[in-house]
Amino acid sequence: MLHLNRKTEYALLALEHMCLKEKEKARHINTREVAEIYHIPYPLLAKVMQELSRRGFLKSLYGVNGGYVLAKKASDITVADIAQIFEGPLAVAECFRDAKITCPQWNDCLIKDPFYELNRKLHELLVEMTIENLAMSNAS
Amino acid sequence: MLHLNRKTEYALLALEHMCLKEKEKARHINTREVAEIYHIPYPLLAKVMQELSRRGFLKSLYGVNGGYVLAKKASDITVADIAQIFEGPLAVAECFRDAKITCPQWNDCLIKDPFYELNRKLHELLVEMTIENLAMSNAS
DNA sequence: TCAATATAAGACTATAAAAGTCCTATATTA
DNA sequence: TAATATAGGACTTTTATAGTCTTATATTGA
Repeated sequence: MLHLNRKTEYALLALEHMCLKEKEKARHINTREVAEIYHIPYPLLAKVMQELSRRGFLKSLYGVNGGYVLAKKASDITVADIAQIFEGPLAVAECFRDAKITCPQWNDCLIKDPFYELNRKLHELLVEMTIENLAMSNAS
Repeated sequence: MLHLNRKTEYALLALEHMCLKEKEKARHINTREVAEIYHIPYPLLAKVMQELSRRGFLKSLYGVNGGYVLAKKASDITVADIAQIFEGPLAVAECFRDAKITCPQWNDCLIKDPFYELNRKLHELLVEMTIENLAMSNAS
């Protein structure tokens, strides 16, 4: 229950990888490299990288020795941001997904208030998790 | 992202309803009543109620004036329990779903430790949410 | 006793989301 | 100018969710 999807996981792995490698040597990281290290299907990861680029989290470079670099500071990229891209807004219950009320239970719903609270707390947790923070658990 | 499924929501609504009604008048609550009040498809809710009964959260009574009553104290039924029934174990990332390691990223995974932490915190939140606690926000 | 009512259980279908592929185009570099 | 890498769209496959249908069983009350 409550699992993030693979695109989000792949995106986080890629961003994390770039964050760590960026410190070693300033260079572009290409999709193939990330796909091979983490055993991610190349065409799928390519899509993910493109999306991250389109959304302004990565800067891309075409051609030989091309690839991507982080377009933002690692401390400014949160898990909440990335998950939002690949799976929409955080919504523990259906009713929190859209602004307008579509839930047929809404009026008589007995659980919406505590679940709204849960949603809020969970969001806080996801915002605290930045690419920089994640990197700390992998500092060698 | 991170949403509970409808069976879980329906189950929680039903349990919550029974918790509140039980206090008013000691009687069995039938599936039709719950389905109508909360606009839940009857055959689907029936399945959910049967599952809750099978798992020992409800006690059932056949026939005219039959229905269900809570088989446990409302304070002993948590959202974690119910969600677990209808959508399996809490697993923010795929790798926490099974005991044995099947994730192809496992060895090189840069994010598993912080996500394990997130999983743990989230589980705590769900365990704190009991049917009794949920009822408090609806006390009239 | 028997009709009405409510749960029990399994198989089944439909829909939607997730995961993954394929093809073509474009920019860059050595 | 060939090789390389990103860009983008359409497409297929797979899996999970949501919902339905049918038949059986237990209980009650007239």
